[in-house]
Amino acid sequence: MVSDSGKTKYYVLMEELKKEIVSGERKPGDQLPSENQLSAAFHVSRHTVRKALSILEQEGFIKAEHGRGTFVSKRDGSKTGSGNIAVITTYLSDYIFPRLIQGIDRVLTEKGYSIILKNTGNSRFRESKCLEEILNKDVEGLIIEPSKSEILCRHKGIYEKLDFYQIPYVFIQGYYVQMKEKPHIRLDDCLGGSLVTQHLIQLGHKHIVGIFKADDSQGRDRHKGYVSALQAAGFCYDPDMVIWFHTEDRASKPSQILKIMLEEGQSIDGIVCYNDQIAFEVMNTLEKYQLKVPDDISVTGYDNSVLAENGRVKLTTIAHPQEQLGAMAAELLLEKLNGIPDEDSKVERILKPVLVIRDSCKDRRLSEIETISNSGKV
Amino acid sequence: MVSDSGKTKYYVLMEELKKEIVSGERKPGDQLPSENQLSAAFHVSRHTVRKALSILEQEGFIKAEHGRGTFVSKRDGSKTGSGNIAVITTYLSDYIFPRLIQGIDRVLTEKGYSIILKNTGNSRFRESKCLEEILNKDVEGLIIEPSKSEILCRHKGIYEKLDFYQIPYVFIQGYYVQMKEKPHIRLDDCLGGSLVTQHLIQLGHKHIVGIFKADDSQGRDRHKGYVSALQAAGFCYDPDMVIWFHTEDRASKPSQILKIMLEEGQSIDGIVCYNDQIAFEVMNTLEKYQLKVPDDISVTGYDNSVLAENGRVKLTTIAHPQEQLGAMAAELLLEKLNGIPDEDSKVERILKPVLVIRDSCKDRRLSEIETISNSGKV
DNA sequence: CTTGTGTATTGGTGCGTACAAGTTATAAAT
DNA sequence: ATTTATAACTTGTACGCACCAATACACAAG
Repeated sequence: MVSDSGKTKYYVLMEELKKEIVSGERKPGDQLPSENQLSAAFHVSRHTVRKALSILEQEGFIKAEHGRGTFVSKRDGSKTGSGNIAVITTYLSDYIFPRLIQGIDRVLTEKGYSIILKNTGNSRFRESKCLEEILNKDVEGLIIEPSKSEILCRHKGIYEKLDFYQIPYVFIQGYYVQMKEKPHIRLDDCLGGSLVTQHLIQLGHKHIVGIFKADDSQGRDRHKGYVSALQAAGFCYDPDMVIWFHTEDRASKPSQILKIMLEEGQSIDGIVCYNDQIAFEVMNTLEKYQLKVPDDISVTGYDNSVLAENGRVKLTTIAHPQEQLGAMAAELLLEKLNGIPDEDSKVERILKPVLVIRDSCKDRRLSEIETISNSGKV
Repeated sequence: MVSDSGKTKYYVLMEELKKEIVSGERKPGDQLPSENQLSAAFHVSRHTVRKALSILEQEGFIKAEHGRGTFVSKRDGSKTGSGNIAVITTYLSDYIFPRLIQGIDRVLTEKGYSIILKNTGNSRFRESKCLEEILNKDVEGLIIEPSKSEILCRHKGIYEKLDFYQIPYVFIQGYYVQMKEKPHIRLDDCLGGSLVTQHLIQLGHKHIVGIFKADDSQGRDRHKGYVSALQAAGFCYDPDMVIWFHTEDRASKPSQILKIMLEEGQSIDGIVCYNDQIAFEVMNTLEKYQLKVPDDISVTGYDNSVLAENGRVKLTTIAHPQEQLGAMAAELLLEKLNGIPDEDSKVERILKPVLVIRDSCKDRRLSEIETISNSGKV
């Protein structure tokens, strides 16, 4: 009989019971119906029931006791005390990752935890593999930077398992929209995008191009801020002034589209870039067209990386306090580990970005009074 | 029937088969008798055979394949491996650390290992604490960047403990002189120091200052190279032209001493720096004295960091293949984990540094022929 | 030579039965 | 009131049978 749903009977029963346990319908310590009762209820033989239960027992969801009954396992706060926290990032780049780890490490090391490092290469397949590995190890908590956070999260099952085992996890940078209610810490990218755009507007820029990443929540949010700043200033939002790129074409697409815009004679006096890396690529492209930054075109970055401070043109950018962000994530995780419920949490979840003004934007308000030239700090 | 030996039938059968596998009677890959054959041979029902086999399969001793048969697993059932490798670094800086981790991660993740990250803040007290923690965890191997490798290693006892527990470890970057014979992977810093100095000499520099770190083996080795290059060119080594600094005063001392030298009117036309960071600090100091790089004074770095490539003055420096260094360390550790003795090792232990010529050194051989100006690549 | 086809063999699923061996509540005996 | 025996549960072991699904192999057809 394979009628039920293409699966075997014991598998269907096993999944049903697992669902009831994970959902909380059956709480830890609860007694399951006896094998004979399940056998009658599901119209299967006792042997089939036993097969289903054996799988659940093997996976640790239930515990059968001879003569007494079968019970839902309780993952009580016995504190396995491995002292290991897994940190899953997208890339181990030298761009922002080190400072993030620094912050996490500073907080966790102090409390005697160790960090297990994993990276996904922004591939969700590898993320799911990482998570499975984590489940097999003795890990007390997770900090996860989601892969391509804008794309649907298909391996929700693994996060359910984390919930069941009461392994707390905290998202950083982005988050999956389906898991909005889960704890996450991020920069207010909407405000950040707004800040740089506002800055350019206040300096008298009229034609501001935006370059954003399409496949993560940061890109979307920075774009939102860009749009709202334009509209708040009375400008009309023009989608043709925005360049979207993806992880895969990040090295080529922004420059390509920008070249086309320049060659078409599009009038541009400012460019808001997704991050500092893009900003430097943009500046290299502009250089080829004999356009000087900031004299001909202003450029803003995002992240305040080492490049921004030390590059040929010192970049006006958004300070992205990665170290603090990592520390906050670690503190939030510590709260979870100590069983502090979300409502009593004292850890801030959203970081306010700060505008760092350097030399890559020029004041174009020639007609106005000079003395207010550098007071554009919001 | 509990006559056999007090145990259940399936348990007896399971133990018998397990014994045959562990003893080597049944080798990995061997096919077991079919369930029906076992059923007949042991005079038990097929159900009982299946129960016995299921336990062995769960424990990883055998693997059943639908339609083909049941086979002895290739990996023996011991499976001690936690799959954790600890990486202990000095700092989690965004300077060279990320690429190092990348290399280590690339090699180890492929083999199914996870990285536990620790940092010592270049403090030997914290290093010893780290090592003790590691001993309490389930770690299969270590990669260690020693703290202040030039100073006597007082906690040798901990390394002896590692030896006792047969936990292999590999040093990177530096090494403790008392443990020279232990496996370590590093850049040939002596050659590196020689290369930059040679480069400056070939470009006609006569008064070359050296700035080195005193408390690690890299600093000492780079200084050695600096001295040997000078002497090979017939210059006399002048200790007063060398600035030594320590971890604690790295931010201030090099600039301070340099200022004194400048104000005393010391004639300087080139500066060999311990690394890129120092080089940039030096350039900032020179700027205050209206000295231009490279026109007035040439400066070389070390490490080829992102700064070197993107800074205001593109830095002539030594390419420090951190990613490769990390990968090599990981491969050496894998050799140890697989029990390959040092004599059979195929992993290279010393990386050859490469000079990267950019814009921070000027050819001062005014009297010589111009056409050979940029052929100074050793 | 390749390709398909049938058959035997293998493990996988599912049902039925029976009894063994623990646990617990209850009733009877002390 | 305490102890003890018993009945009524529970899970665990063991056997039997029937059929399904994947694989391997021999053999015939193209």
